[in-house]
Amino acid sequence: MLREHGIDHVKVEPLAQRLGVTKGSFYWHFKNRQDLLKSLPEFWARRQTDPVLAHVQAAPGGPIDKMRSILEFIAREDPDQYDNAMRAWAQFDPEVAAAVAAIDDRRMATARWLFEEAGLSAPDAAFRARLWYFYDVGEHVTRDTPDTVEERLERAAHRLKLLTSDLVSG
Amino acid sequence: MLREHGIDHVKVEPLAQRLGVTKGSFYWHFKNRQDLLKSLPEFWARRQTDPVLAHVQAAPGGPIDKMRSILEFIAREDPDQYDNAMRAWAQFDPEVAAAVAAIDDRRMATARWLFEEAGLSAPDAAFRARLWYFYDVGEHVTRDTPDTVEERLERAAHRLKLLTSDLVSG
DNA sequence: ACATTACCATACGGCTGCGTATGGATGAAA
DNA sequence: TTTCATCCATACGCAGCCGTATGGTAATGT
Repeated sequence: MLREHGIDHVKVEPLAQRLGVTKGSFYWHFKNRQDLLKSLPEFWARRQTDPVLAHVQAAPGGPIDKMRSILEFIAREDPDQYDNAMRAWAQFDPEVAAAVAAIDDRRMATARWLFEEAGLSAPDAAFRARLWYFYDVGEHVTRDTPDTVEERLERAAHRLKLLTSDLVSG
Repeated sequence: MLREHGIDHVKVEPLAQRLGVTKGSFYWHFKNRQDLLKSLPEFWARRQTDPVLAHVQAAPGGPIDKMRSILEFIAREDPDQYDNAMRAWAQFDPEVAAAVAAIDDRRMATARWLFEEAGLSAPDAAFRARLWYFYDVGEHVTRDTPDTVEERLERAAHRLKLLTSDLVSG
């Protein structure tokens, strides 16, 4: 419901109907609607960003290799499912905005770290990380992601080259 | 209402109350709620992107100068007001998504044109334009825009340098 | 066999919002 | 002055959704 129609359509009666139960059941598992909504951001974080950040830590090689690895990892994944819905929600709920901002920070900190490892100064790395990460966000939010894995990989290669060609290992 | 709470809170009765009138008045000016919603995308386009694209056409100098001009124009503006709400809406409404995509296309086509003018091949310019434009989108949607004009101008300069340093006029 | 726990259905009251029907009120035109 | 168009208020029926109260069923422990 969140992904397909937005947070305002996460309602208990339609939800119960979609699950083939009644809302009497819902109120057994959750205190109320708000209680359900509060559980969503954490669910999202564990499912959507923890795996990626774990992957980059485990990737072999130098920072550029790690970048390539993370890009290919993302390119092979199915296009985003939750990020857009969470961002849409975050626009109108400060608490959710904070949760999303925390995720953005974690992701961008990783990118920052990689660019510093690649030899950039702290401020330069910070900006380059923004450029790096915002490309992801932009592609998702404008739904400009190519449909085939091949095209996504090609774009990833292009992106890596453009963002690292002036660095030592690039 | 759209900006502050999202499209699902654009309801006729709360809206009428906020305006100090009754809904009897609303149904004089609009056929129904859907009729109001349909008018919003066009309102947004005229107000939010037409001025920027007109500005870049009128800017003097070469493509790099035009880029600098547009960045400074945006930096001096107040941070975005409608884009985020429209994108949040577009996530869940195909018609709105099409309208937003059309705006994205117009903006990105302008960027593409500038990079081609600066000497890039069509595919290179297309990618560079994405990198350019998605930075905007990312900054908006993550609410990472600095509060002061000075900081925004500084970031703009940094961004221009990074995205054009390998071009002839850069 | 009985009681307890876990899980779900039914039924209710209340609120909010949509759309329509109808009735003013005001100003311009004839 | 009468008529008509414009703009807004009032009042109604209807539907969707929330949260609670209450009852039912199946499994489990004693």
